[in-house]
Amino acid sequence: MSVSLAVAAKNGQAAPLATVSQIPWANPASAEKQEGFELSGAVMHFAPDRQIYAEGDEARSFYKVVSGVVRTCRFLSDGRRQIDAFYMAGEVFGFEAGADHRMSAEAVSDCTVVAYRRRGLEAMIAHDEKLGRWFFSHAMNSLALAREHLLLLGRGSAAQKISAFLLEAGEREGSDGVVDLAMSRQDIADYLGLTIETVSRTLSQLERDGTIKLPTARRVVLKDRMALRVLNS
Amino acid sequence: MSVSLAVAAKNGQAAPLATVSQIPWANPASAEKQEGFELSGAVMHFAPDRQIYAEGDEARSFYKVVSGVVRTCRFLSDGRRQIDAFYMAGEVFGFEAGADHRMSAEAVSDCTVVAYRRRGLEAMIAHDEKLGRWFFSHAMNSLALAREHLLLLGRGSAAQKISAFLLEAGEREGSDGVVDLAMSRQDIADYLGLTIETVSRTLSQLERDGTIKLPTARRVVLKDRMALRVLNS
DNA sequence: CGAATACTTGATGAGACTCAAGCGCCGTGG
DNA sequence: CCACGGCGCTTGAGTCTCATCAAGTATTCG
Repeated sequence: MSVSLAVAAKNGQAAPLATVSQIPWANPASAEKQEGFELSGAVMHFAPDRQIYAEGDEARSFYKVVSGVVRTCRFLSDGRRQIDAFYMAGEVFGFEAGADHRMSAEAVSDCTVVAYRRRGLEAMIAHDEKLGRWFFSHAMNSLALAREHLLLLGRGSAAQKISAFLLEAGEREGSDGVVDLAMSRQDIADYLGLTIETVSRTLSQLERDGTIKLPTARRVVLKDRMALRVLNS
Repeated sequence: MSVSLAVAAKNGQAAPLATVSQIPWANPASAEKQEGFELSGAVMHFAPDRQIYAEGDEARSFYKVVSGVVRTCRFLSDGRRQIDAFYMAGEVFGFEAGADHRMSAEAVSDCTVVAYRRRGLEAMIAHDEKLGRWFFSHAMNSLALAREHLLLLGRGSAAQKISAFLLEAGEREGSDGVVDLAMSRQDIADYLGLTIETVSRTLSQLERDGTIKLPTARRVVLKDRMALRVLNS
């Protein structure tokens, strides 16, 4: 089952976007028809490190990534930052339970997003079963991801965190083991609860072990996925 | 708005249970009528440390705590454990996105829960707007909690983690600052990503500082909430 | 080409983990 | 009633991992 969110571009033309895949919530075997529904949204562009919305902002819209990578994060009083998640093309972020955004969202790379007005959405969901189900699936999926991240942060050494991160990135990217990281070392560190130095050192160590290769700083080749998996569990 | 889940006890009598409070998903100001709906469930009892379901079990049911405290957790290959969340009376757990439970659930204290069959729920949700909305709110609420926990685990010293934990426990319990912990030091440690020794030492240190008092091991008196808050952020 | 930025590497230290012992509470049984 | 274990918690000593501080190197961009 997939749901496509269409875009009403500024010029008034409707441009179809990539569909958003989802995990079925229940009864996964049910063969739902692949009917789409449409919401109108505004295309927006952001340069790297530009803020899309801030923690505490009224959550008027939610967003879908068209291209590039987005991070959601929170800043602590001591200036440190915890990154909650990275979002790639096709993924939805900024959908909140309450009235306000609980995190900030920022562009990791140059990126394009579509902003969908939240206003009136509740009514639409109430009347469109498919739409409601999609948002429910989205919430449950996000929850599962957050819990995986939780596990990673709570337990595990720097090496375990890094290897889990690389494997996850490897899943999202090609299956050939070449991973091009959109995010900086600082981003990785803030995602994993480490420092840039530890991230850098751990990557270097993995390369020395022959587990990965680092042709450039932002490109990682996973030479031995099994070794990475063994580290974790 | 509140939703009450009724219980069809083994003897066939329908016994009303405490209502489940929720955060409104959107349009919080809307004055919904407080109409309840009912689901039938089976009452179950568990002694401390007894497993309610295991990671990987088929998710036939979800559960609501009637009395006592429940933990959901995952075990790592090295024997360590990460506790995802604690659930108190009235709270719902074990509701999964996929076919299987992704975590184990265990009784922290002696506790009573109601198990609701998940079978057929999807259809019910599709036809009952209020029910669907409630489950959606539940998912969004859980997501928000998981993200808060994430933040805590990723950043922060042992003292920050412990103080955040105590404040959270204080919110859930009475407002008089007396907190009776249902969980062991090991539970706290596994929830915060620490060891029992560090938990114990940190609590002792907080007592020496005059921030808390420990009449018994399981009873904490919050003497200076402000000091606890200052630690965090 | 030079400067800024991002990343790597090294030295040192603090905080948390590990191992180990001791304490206190509580239920059991003499 | 008190001695005895068992268990959970506390405390101590030593170690280790990761954070911090500080250069040094590579890469990008004007």
